[in-house]
Amino acid sequence: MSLNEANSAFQDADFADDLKIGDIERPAERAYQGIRRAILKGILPSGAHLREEALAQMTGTSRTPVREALRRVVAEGLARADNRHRYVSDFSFKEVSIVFDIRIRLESFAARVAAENITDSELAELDHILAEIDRIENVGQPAATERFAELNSRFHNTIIKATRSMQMQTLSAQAVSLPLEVIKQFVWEQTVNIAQSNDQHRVIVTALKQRNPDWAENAMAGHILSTKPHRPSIMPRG
Amino acid sequence: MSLNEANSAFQDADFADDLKIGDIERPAERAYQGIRRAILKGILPSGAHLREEALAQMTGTSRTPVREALRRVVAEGLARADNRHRYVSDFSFKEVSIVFDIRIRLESFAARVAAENITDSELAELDHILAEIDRIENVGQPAATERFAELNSRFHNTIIKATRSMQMQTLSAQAVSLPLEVIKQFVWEQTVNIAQSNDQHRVIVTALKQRNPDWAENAMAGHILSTKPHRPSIMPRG
DNA sequence: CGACATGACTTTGTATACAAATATCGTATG
DNA sequence: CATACGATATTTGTATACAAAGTCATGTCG
Repeated sequence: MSLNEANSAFQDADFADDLKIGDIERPAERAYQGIRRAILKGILPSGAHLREEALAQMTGTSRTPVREALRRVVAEGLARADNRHRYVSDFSFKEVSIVFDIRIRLESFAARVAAENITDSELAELDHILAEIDRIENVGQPAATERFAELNSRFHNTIIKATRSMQMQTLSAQAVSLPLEVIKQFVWEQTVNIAQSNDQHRVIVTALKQRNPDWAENAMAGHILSTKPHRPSIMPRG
Repeated sequence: MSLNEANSAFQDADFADDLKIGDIERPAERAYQGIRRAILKGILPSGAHLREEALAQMTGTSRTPVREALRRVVAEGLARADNRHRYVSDFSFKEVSIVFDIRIRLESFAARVAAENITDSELAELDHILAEIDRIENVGQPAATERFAELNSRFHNTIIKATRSMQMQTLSAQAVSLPLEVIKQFVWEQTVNIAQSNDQHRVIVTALKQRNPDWAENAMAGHILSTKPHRPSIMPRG
């Protein structure tokens, strides 16, 4: 494999700046963010061998937090582990597509369970998020996309938490984190439609308010389905 | 919280013997198996604070492999993480039940994808596993249950691998590991029916051989559904 | 010329010392 | 008597030294 170029590529550059991790002080978080961003930015390309010492240097920490970060990154699906080593996952269209299909099943089930367990204060929180998303201006600008990504995450997480199941939260976090990151990076610039997305959010919240599990499940499935990339061409790294 | 008793409970006992980890030499694996078994055996009860130093002593390793093991245990859902600390998850009927519902959706989708991607050699492997399960004798004895658990895991993992998706494998591993462990511990003694289970396995394999995604999906869903505990009474812990 | 043994080098695994954060408990004070 | 404070102990976080395992290239022997 031609992985050596990939590794030598970050030996002499100022990555703390490029990866915007300069102000993160906790080494574990710093290492995690640094590795994650390096993968998503393509600095660490698919298949690249994740060497602990090199990553420690890259992120300005030691191997201990790097090892911890690597476990997170592997658990998220951004990298894969093999005997002793770890390698950057490939984000082929097929892989991203399948994770979306999993997410559709997982999160629509979460919406179903949430419909039976959500509290009034959580419903209020969802209303608040809807309003915040409506307030986003300069649609299309990076800042707006970033803001939407944050609120969108909160929306989905609030529903998942409303299932009152730790296991659901654990599993969903992993199924959701990868597509959200990959999408934010590759897909949204071209396809995200904030207004349409929030219309769907509103439908989901209405279903939840009526404590209607079937409707909530269906609405969530439709929502995620609409965000699933359906053309390989939009995956630059596929 | 009354967690102190739980922790003092393993300070003076010979756990290497009780947990059958005496012959595992790699510390990381030793720590992982020791912690996992201690949780499943109830030595570390739900809510117990997992202290690194105490676990290191318990498993006869140092904190480094323990920390690594704890990450695995948390990822599997056997424990939950909070700021800095980790605690044993609770295996309430509700939690176990929901993980089964997730598994139904995840693995039936895996069967669907597998039907379109499985190789002849994997189908042969599945046939081999079916035959091995048929050969199990002394049904009801612990050794037979243990053997079935192993072959059953291989069966399900072979299908998941046949999806040709790393992400599917990563996510499924986490959704499947917890129920399989908990079930082996609490449910199977009372409800497992090896012959019935293998009949269902055979149907799934037939569907896969015919490359029939709908059938494979449905058969897998039915199979897992049939193993899902439906009475709270069979959950001793909760 | 090829297969294989050998040894240097690379990479990960483990233990441990120390630092930082947090919890605990006793004491003083309003 | 309740509470706030502070010293002390506990627990986790980080860095690093060393061990073990694996890789790769080189050279020797068949």
